[in-house]
Amino acid sequence: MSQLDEQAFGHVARFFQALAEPMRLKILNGLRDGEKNVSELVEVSGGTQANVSKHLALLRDAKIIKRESRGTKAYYSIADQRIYELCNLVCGQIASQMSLDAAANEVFISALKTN
Amino acid sequence: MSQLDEQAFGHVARFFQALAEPMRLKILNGLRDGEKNVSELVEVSGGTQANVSKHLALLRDAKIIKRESRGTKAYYSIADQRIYELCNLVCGQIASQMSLDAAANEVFISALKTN
DNA sequence: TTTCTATATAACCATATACTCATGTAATAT
DNA sequence: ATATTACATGAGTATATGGTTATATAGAAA
Repeated sequence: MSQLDEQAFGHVARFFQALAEPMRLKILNGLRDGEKNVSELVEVSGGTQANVSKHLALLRDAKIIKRESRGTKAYYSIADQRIYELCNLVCGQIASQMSLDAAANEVFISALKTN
Repeated sequence: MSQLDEQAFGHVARFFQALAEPMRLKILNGLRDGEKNVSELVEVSGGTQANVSKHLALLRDAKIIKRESRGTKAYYSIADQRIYELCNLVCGQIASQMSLDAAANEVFISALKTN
């Protein structure tokens, strides 16, 4: 396996790693409808300010979100819309894996999609 | 945020987590062209037998691969083809993020796709 | 300047993860 | 029955990760 491949697997793994955390998914979910500042994200995610800031830094490192500072606030937004394609793919998969009856399944899927 | 959402984020996170490891990506890459037994996967991944077995167990838990035992060997294969859609999405993203010139970029992408 | 508000970051701790080595187990072959 | 081959798993260890609390920094307001 080439050196290039090795590197590539590392990159891809780090990318998935950034999405492998419930709180970060919550934050990304909060950004579905556009930019939010940190305080707003703290609200919707239910996390602490310090913790949310850390996750935001990590997501930014992974180039998944971008930051724009305006006045004393920091506005974050999605840098790559493909995130949601990814999540939707995974959500479909998860939903189909869960042994829910059809009704519950529908609730589940719509809960994921309408946020 | 509903209880259902909380659960959902957890599920999705665990799914991404399974993909957030270079060795596991290597293994999945090794399964692109069909089933392989553990020894073959040890070969193509370059890992130790114990370690590969553990990653296989984890991937199986995540329902990403399935196992079929034949004789004394264990054959693994992809349980959900969407994995590769995911990886391709991410690879495209990674490639476009890397500051490579066009030529190098092409090499990079084809290296990812042709394995 | 001082103060307040918004955000980032350091220090620290607990848990999770990935790896290695050694050993267990199961099917086959001798 | 014993040995061999193929795989799984437990124990132990090092590092990574996620969380908390306390503090630093930066801009706006008084």
